[in-house]
Amino acid sequence: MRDVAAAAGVSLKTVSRVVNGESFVRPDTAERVRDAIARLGFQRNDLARTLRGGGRTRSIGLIIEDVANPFYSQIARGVEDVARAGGRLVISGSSDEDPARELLLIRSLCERRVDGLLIVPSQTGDPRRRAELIAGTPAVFLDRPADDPAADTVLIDNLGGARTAVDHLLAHGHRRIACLVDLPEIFTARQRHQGYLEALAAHGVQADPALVRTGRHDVRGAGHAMTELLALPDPPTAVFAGNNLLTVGALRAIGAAGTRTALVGFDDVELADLLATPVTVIAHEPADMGRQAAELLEGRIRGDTGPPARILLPTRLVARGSGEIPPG
Amino acid sequence: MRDVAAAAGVSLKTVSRVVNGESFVRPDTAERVRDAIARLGFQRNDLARTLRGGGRTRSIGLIIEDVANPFYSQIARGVEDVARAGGRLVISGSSDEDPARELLLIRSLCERRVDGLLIVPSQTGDPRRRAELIAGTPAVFLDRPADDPAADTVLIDNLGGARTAVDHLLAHGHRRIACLVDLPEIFTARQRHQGYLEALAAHGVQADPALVRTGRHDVRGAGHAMTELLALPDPPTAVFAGNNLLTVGALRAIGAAGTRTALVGFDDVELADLLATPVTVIAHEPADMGRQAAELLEGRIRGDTGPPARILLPTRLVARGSGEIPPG
DNA sequence: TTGAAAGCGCTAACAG
DNA sequence: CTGTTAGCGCTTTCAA
Repeated sequence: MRDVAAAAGVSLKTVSRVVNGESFVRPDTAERVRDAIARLGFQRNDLARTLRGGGRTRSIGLIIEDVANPFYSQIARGVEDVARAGGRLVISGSSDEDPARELLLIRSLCERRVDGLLIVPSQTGDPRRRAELIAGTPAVFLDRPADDPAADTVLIDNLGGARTAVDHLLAHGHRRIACLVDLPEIFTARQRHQGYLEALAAHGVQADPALVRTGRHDVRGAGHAMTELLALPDPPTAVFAGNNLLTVGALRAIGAAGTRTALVGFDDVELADLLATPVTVIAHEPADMGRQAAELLEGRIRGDTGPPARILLPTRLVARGSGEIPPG
Repeated sequence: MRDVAAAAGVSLKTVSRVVNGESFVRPDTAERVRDAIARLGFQRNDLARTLRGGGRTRSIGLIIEDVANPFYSQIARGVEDVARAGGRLVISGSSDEDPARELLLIRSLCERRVDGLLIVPSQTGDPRRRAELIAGTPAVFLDRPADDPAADTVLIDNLGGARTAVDHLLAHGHRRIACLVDLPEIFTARQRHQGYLEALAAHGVQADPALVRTGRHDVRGAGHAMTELLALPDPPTAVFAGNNLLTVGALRAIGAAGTRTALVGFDDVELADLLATPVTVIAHEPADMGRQAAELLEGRIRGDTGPPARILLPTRLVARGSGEIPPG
């Protein structure tokens, strides 16, 4: 910028005025400055700008489990849309459910002075350490609650969704219903597991612990678990799969075993409608979760000082076939 | 930092030393400083640090078409893995194939002084404007070439993949093979279309223009096109779908029409193996493309000054069923 | 309408 | 081992 000023024969401040489109610059002066800018290929340094302005970096941080998981990438898209409208960029990072990695990301993002943080909190770490790092930066939690009751949070109705799924299977006559869920540390997994148990209890069906497989975190793990379940002496006639990855794993195992096992999955999955037996799911809108969280954050960044928001997003059962298969 | 220095009764520079883990600080002094840091909740300001150091922001920009499209989100994951290893964060943005949006993103990212740029270039804008903005920032192009022959580029073997797909259908006896491709401005779409034509020509099959539908950019558009094709007086017995979204659209239309139309799709899609008729695809590794591009960029950032790299990633045909359906 | 000076928060270079 | 000084590139404040 100094060079531009020299080239245009004006002061630093005048260049600054032109670059920022402030008024009170004579058109011909402005023209000369713009020429110099073009000639020198000058680009304003946003770091210096933000530093001096004491202002915003016009960026937000997004910490999710895995950018490549469609559930999270849809969230990311919703977040981006809102951030864009607010003139902000999104710096996203995958925590891979590793608390150390999460803390590292939070620290990096805060040190970069992002205007705010959107976090799907990993749940195996120490919540206080996280809270300490975040201190001062507006933050909204998605998909899972933070420990902090004062934090804005956007969740899905996990309990209700899971109950609906299992109710549906019970209504179709199933009594031996398996349950595949993620790591027990993860809030959504616990909620969905609980929803499963509650639905059974509400129908007076005795839960069989042998039919529950927790701690399945990927497609392969879910596949193995499902294969084992199907090999039981008294196998389940139906299964509730606790998320998109587990649904895929369960479907593969059922396909390989060649059984007519009913299935309802939590999260919608691409092509679910085109499978040999189209997949019944508990659907919801991840992009909407991202949008709502980002909007909440936007408000906080702008200085909103209302009470903590806690949004619960609805789910809906989409019956496509796999959930309507009758028992054996 | 000033406050920390005051609280600890030391100079600014000493605090800086402790924060940055430099040596030559007496343990008890360091301890006092660390106490003050913890008490005051101090966090180093990375903007100031980078500004003064004249150094890197330890971030890279990633511009793709849509974060939520699995093809791109897998790329993003590959990029992130390499960036992480290099201690960098990824700022990603969706251009939505809009050149204005792309330029805006490039400008924002350069003004923020990202260390480098990874770009899937939209192809409807002016390449010179893009080049001007990028000037000075290392950049690598993915999936599509930039106009610039001096630019590092990582591409998939679109031509070869498309030819393989159509060869496969021809080998199974098809002669009326439809072709669904994206907007003709897009490099990959043109290449895949050309591969289709070349395969037909190589087998001495006369191409029927009525069977080619270009300019399909989403699932719905592909669905409509496919429905029209199937309604022709002399419909195709097979179709080559030019990308993941078009494959999904075509599958939906074929499913709705209830025909036994053969299909080979470019890009692999989740659950393709579990469809009523499992989907034969031209598969490749998007994450690997992201990784390779990020590694190239990492090299440039570190000062690599070799000749421009141009990497062509292989594809492979995964025969699962839909590509092996014989003609009607 | 323009410019000079001060300073954002930090680190590099050089003293002590 | 610790402190002082200068300055990264910009904007803010005040003066001309």
